[in-house]
Amino acid sequence: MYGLVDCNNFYASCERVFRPDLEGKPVAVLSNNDGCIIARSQEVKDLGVPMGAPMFKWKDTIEQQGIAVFSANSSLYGDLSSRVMNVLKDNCPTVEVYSIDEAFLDLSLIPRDQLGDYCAQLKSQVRKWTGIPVSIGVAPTKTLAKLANHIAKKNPKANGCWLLMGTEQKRLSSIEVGEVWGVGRRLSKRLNIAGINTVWQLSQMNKALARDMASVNMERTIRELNGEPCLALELTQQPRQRILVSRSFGHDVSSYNSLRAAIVTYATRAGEKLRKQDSHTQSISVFIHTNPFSDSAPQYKGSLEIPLDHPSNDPSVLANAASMGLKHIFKEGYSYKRGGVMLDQVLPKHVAQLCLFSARPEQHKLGGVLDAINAKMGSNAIRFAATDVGSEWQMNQNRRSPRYTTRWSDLKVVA
DNA sequence: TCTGGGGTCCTAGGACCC
DNA sequence: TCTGGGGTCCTAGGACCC
Repeated sequence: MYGLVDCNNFYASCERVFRPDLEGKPVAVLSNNDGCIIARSQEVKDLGVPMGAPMFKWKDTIEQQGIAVFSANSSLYGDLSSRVMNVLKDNCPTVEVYSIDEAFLDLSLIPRDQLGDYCAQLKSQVRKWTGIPVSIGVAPTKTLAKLANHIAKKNPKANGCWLLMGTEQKRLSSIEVGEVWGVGRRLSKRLNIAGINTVWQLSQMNKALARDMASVNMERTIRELNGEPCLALELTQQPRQRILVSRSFGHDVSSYNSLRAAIVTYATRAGEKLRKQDSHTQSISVFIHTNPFSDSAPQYKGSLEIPLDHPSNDPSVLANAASMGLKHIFKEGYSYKRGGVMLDQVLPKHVAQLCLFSARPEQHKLGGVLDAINAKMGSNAIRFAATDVGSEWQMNQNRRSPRYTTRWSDLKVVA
């Protein structure tokens, strides 16, 4: 049996942990630049505010309803996430951390008649030790466990836990097919056209037809809905094959030097991610574009991939390559709104295709030294001078809560 | 008139997830 | 005025190899 533990309205719940006065009140969390609403407490969902809603379109509702709005505080969410995961790992030997707010558990060792108590106890321990409310779904496959979790959240009688076997025709007939893990907006539409509207109908669909219609994934989904496990727990974290760092700018940027400051910052951040997973990259791509939402301003998108002679994770190599790429795609006279870098050919450090025509470069220690200093003195304590140019590109974050758990200066004071 | 039978690698595009 | 930021996997088609 698999369990899926999912934190309820995770970011909104994190904000409440140190602000218990917000319990029972509407809470929303914004994306970078305070642009969109990306997390909503139940009260906000009940008000009809959709996921991803642009903030400026909902200003009136926010004011009228007294919604507490926060800028994204990723250090807080990351820290509370690892606390939740640690409680799960204390209780269960086999845990797959699936995302910042979800984990699959292997519950095959728990006797069937004790599963209910086990989940209820786990749920209350997570709440008590971390302040985060969770829901737990249990089922013979991961796909069903996801669905069970959905029921645990929606059904008031569930008490936050639900067990699902996949044979419950009546219940599965009452859930829309789009709720199934792996069935997104497009597939839902196509399935609806084919007359498949509910989870139960999908579970009864012909597997070969499904494979034809979509891909082998949909066949797996159907098998999983019927209780046949096709997806195992993934217990070791695979290194990323692609690393992307991109941001919308706080304000439009038109000067080359400011743009370069942003791009070099992103390249540096990408390098940190690369070194953290002990990888290097064979190329770095740079892209910039203007604001696609603007009707009046002229539009431009530019991108370029810079191959490296040797795979590298050296910050100066990455920064130089990124600047060089930017120089080629930059065009005077546009207002840029967003830029980023992408490392597309990421390899483990011991795998390297060397260049026939040049010697293998010396391994520099710069990256490691930078990482060590920034770990000790605070991120960005040491950085490239080129990144200190201009400030238009810096992110707007006007409503961020304190980093209660990761900064001495932000510790909550009890008077 | 008739034209084999295997393969691999790469890329773009589409779909999904959080 | 103001619209997020990451990721993965699959398939088809083109190009190449013997």
